[in-house]
Amino acid sequence: MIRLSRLTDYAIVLMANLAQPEARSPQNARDAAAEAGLPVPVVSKILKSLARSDLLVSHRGSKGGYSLARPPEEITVPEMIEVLEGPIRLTECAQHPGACVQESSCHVREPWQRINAAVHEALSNVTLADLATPTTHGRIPLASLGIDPTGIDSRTA
Amino acid sequence: MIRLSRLTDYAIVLMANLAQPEARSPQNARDAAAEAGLPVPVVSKILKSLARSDLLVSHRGSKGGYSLARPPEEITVPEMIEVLEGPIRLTECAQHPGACVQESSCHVREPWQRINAAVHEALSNVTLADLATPTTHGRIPLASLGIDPTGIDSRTA
DNA sequence: ATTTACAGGACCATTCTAGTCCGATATGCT
DNA sequence: AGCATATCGGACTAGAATGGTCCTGTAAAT
Repeated sequence: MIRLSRLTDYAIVLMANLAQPEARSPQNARDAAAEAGLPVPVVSKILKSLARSDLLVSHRGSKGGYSLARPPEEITVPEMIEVLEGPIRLTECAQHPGACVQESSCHVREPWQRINAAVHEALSNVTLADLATPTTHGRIPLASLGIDPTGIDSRTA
Repeated sequence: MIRLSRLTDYAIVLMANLAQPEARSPQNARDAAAEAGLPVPVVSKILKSLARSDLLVSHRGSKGGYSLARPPEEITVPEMIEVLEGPIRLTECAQHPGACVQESSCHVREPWQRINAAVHEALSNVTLADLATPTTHGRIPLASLGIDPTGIDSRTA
């Protein structure tokens, strides 16, 4: 299925929790797991990856934990996805040029490159700050996606 | 990985080959496999799925084979993807409401719904006709994605 | 009647995913 | 100094998904 792995899904939830205004910082793996309702070892593993990719900063020792490396407005969705999934490419050939024998005779290759770029671009316009907006407000400016959420194209506005 | 399964990738290549102007119709599984450089059983399996989903029309018996059910302009990329992958949803909870225990406390759920819609929408604007354009021409109007392929936003034009 | 070709589904090997666990290291507190 | 708390890095495993094969049945053309 064209779907994020569950770990990636978790990662984004964890990041969003850390981005909540009322979250204390740094937050350790146990508290993060409790808040998200996930097993501690899994959360621990994910947070380690996020720290290694410089989206989180880790603090060891007692009273340690993790905190955001940057303000939520500067962390984008594809950045988080790529930590656990690698580059966002829908097709294999787009990632490893030469991997496909009939590259030269393939009619579809070049269009896919553009589609990949477009998807990436669309996701780039959503930041962690958009995701962390409390549900009570719930207004997310996804007009920034370049696509009118209502499905009606009103880009003249 | 956030990536199409290989079968889906094949499916789109096969569809694009069928959409070539010089392709004869109907084309049987063996010829399609030869043209794409893929094993016959795999191609056969994929073509069956595409026919079951009404993207292809099948003709049995000798001189039989598959042909496009509609003109290439009317077949979109997400239609083809969904044949083999199911609905395009990046997150699990978006597909099965209630599957996630902490739905109510999740800050991220509603934004994801919109992101999914946006990705779907972006892909919908690419048709099989765009993919089937011979590489010698290679000009694909992906401005229709709502995103400037050059990366510079020039939507005033 | 015979040949061609799709229809449908069972089946298997391999890979990937999700999740656990361990020893090592760094930090804060008493 | 010594101890408790946390992260760091990686090995490991059960289970699921994926990619691919094969077989029996049925429809159409010659």
